[in-house]
Amino acid sequence: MEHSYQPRLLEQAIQQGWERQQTWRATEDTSRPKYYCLSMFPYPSGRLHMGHVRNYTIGDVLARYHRMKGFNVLQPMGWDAFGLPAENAAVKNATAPAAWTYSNIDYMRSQLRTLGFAIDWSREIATCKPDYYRWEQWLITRLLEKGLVYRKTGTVNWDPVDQTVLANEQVIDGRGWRSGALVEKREIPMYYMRITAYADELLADLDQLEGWPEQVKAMQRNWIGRSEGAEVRFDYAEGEGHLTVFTTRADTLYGATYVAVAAEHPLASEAAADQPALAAFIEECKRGGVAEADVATQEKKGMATGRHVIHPLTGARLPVWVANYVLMSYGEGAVMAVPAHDQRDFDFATQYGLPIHVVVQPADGPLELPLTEAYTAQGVLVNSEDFSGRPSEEARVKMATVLQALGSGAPRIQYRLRDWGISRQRYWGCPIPIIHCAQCGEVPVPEQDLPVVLPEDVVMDGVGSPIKKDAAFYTTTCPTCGGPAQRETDTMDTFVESSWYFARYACPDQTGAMLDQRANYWLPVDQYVGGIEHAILHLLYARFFNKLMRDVGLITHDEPFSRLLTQGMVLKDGAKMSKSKGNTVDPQALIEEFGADTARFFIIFTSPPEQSLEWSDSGVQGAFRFLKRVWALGQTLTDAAATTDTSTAALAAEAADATVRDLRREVHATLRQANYDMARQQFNTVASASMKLLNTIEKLHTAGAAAATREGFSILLRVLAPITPHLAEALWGRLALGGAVYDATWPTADEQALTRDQVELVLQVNGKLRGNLEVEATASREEIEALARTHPNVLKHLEGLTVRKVVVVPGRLVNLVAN
RNA sequence: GCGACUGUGGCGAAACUGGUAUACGCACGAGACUUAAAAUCUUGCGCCGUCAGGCAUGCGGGUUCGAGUCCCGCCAGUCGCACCA
Repeated sequence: MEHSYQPRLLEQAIQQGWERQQTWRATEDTSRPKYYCLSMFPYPSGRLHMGHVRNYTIGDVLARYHRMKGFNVLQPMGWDAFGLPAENAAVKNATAPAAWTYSNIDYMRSQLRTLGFAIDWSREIATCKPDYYRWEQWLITRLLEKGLVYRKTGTVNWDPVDQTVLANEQVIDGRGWRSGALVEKREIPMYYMRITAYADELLADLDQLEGWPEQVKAMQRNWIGRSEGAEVRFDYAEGEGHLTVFTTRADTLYGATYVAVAAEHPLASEAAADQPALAAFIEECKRGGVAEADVATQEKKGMATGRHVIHPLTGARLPVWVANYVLMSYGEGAVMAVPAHDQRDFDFATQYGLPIHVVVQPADGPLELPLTEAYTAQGVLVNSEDFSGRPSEEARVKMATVLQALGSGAPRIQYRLRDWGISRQRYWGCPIPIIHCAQCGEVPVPEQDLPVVLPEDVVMDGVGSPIKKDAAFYTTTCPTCGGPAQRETDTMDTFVESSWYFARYACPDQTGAMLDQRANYWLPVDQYVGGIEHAILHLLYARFFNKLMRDVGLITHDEPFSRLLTQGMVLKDGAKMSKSKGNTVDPQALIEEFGADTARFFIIFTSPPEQSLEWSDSGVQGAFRFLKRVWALGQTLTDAAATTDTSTAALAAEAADATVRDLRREVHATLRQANYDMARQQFNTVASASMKLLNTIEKLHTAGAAAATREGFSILLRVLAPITPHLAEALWGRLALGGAVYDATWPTADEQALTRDQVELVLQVNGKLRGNLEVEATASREEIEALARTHPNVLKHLEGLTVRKVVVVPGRLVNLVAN
C-alpha cells in the first residue's frame, strides 16, 4: 500500500476510471430532476489561465454537488472558436487561423482533462466548424425573412493608413495600434439584428430571473434604458425640413434656448457645405474612435451652424449648434437644450454664452438668479404661457397631448438600447449567408445550399480579409434569378455564436435541424457560471437569441439561464493577471507540482466565488498541507476500517463520554453550516468547514471514538467530493464506505447530535460585553434575567445605576440597559 | 462622463434574519522531533495599556438597548460602456 500523498499518479488513475466508465455521460431521464450546469465556454487562446480554472472549478463543484443530491446532471464544454486573436496570431506566425485554433483546442482540452472536471465530452462543440455555424446561418436567413435582420449604415473606427476597420481595443488614445494613425469615424453599410423589437420583453422578463444577481439585472435594465417621454418636432427656419428630438422633460419645452445636433446629422453637413470653419469643426468631431467611454469623457465642444429651427409652441427662432456630446446613434441625433434645467446644457450654454431661461421653479418659491447650476428637479412651471402654474408631472403629459394636436410631436417611449450590428469586415468568423444580386437585391442563401463554408486554407497577410480577395468564395449565382451574383464577404460578430451554444449542447449531433426535442428536456440552463465582465452584452444577446429561437418554434421557454453566478477575477499583487504585467501563474505548472485537487481546493477556499481572488503561493502550500493531512488520516483509518462498528448503538455508547459528545456535536454543527453555505453558493466557507471537520475528527480519533471518527470522516469525504474529487474518491474506496463517492448521498446533520442541555449567553451592560452565563437550555426569560443580575462583573458595572430595561435574546445574550 | 459593485488584523477572509467582530487559513514568534535542514507536530498571535479597562470593520453623520450588517453624505479601488472575448 502506498502511504504518501502522490496526487499526480492518483489523479491520473481516477480520471482513467471515469473515462472507462463514461461516468459523466448525460442522457435524458424523466425519472429524476435534471440539472444543466453550464460554464461560459473559453476562447481557445492557447493555454488555460487561472480565470478559466476558477470558472470551471466553481461549475464543477455545483455539478458534482447536484449529482450527489440526486439530480440528472449535464455539464458540457466547447470552444468559442472564432475571433480576432486567431487572425493576429496568423499574421504574426504566418499560419492559418483555423490550424492555430484547432491546435489550441487540442492542447486546452488536455489541460481541462487533467483538472478532473465532470464534463460530458461527447457533447463538445467548436463554433468554427460548419456543422455548428450552419444553423446560425439558417436562423439568420429565417430572421431576414421576418425582417428581424436588416441593412443600414453604421459607424466604425477607420484607420486611414492601414485602410481597415479597427476594433475598439485596437484604438489606443485615438490612434490605430499598428499604424499609429489618427483614427476616424466612418459610415459603412452593415447588417443589424432588431433587438429593439424585443426591448420590452427583455426588460420585463428580468423580473422572473430570481436566480440572477440583482446587480446584473440592474445593469441590464439600465442598458436597455427604457424612458417615457415625448418627441418634439422643430421645423427648419431656413428652407424645408425638420428635425425631431426626444425628451423626458417636455415640461421644460419653453426653456429650450437652442438645439444641438451630432456632427453626423444631415443638417450639420448641409450647413457646412458653404462654411469651411464649420466643416473643419465637423471633421474634428469625427476624429477619434467610436467607443462611448471616449466620446463621453472628451471636452464638450460646439459650434453654431448659422441655421435655426422654429419652436413649435412659441414660434421663436432657436439657433442650431453642432455639439460633440450628442450621439447620432441615440434617438434622432438631436437634442433640445434647456440650460436652466439640464446640467450638461447649462455648462454648454455658460461656455458659449447662450441664454438660460427658467421655466420650472421649486414649489416653495422662486429660484435665485442668476443660476449657478441647473435646477433639475421637478417643480411648478413659470414663463410657459397656459402651462404656467402647473406641476411638472402634469405639464409634461399635457404638453405631449398639445404637441400631438398641433402635429408637432407625440408621447413616445425611447430605449437606450440600439439594434445589434453584427457585420464584421474580418475573415475568421461565420460568413453572413446572403447573396447580392444586381437584379434581385439581397437574397438569403437557400436552406439546401447551407452552410456557406468559410475556406480554412488561407494566407493572412495582415491587409484585409482573405475571403474579400477570393473570387472562388464570393463569385456565385443568384438563387432567385440564376444570374451572376456575389456573396456577402463580411462575417458575423462572434457574440452570435455564443448566443445559442447553450442550446446546441442538448443535441450537438443533430444534423437535420438547429435543435431537437432534447433541447426542451435540458433547457433552460439551471446554473450558468461565468465572469462578471459578461454581465451586459453576452447575457443580453443570449437572452435575445433564446427568444428568437422560441419564436421560430425551436424551444418553448422564455429565458435561457435560470440561475446565474458571476465569478470574480483572479488577481496577483492586486492586479489582474496579464502577460504585460508579468504577474501570471501558469495552471499547468501548478497542477504538475501539487495536483488538480490542491489547485481546486485553493481556488475554492481563498475567496467567495463572486469576489476577486488574490493569488498566494503560500496559500497553495496551505491547501496542499491540508490535503496531505486528510490523506494521512485516511491511511490510518483504512487499517481499522473493516472492523469499525458505526451503528447508532456504537455511536451512542461513545457519546456517553461528554468530550466525545461535544466533538460529535461540533461535527454535525459544522456540517449543518456547510450545507447552508453550499445552498447559498458560498463555497469558500464550505472549504473552511472541511478544515474544521478534519480538526474535530482528529480530536475524536485521539479520544479513541472509532465509530464517531469514521462517521465524521465519511462526512468529510462527501463534503470534499465536489471540491477535491480525486482525493475523496480514492479514500472513499479505501475505507470501503460503499459505491463511488460521486454517487454517494449528500450528508445531512443529525438533529439528535445537535441537541444540547446547556447554552452559553453573553452578558452586556449598556451594550458592552461584561461576562458570560451558562444556563439550562430550557431556562425562562425571568430566570435568565435573575441570574444575569447576580453576575459579579455585571453588578460591578451596574454600581450607582438603575436598570431601565432588560433585553433577552434567547440562546444569545442578555443586555441590561441602565443609567 | 454614465451604470454596477467592493472596502474588516501583517495577508486571503468569516460573522445566516442587526446580537460575543476577526471563524478557517497564510505569514510570523516560541517549543518538540532531528547531527542539521526540510517535512511534521504543539503553542502564541487585532491595536494601546502593568492591571482594571479602552480603542478598532475606508472617512463623516444618523437610526437603535445594540450597527461590519440599516439610512444619508464623502473618499478610494474594480468591472462594463455596444468591433476583445
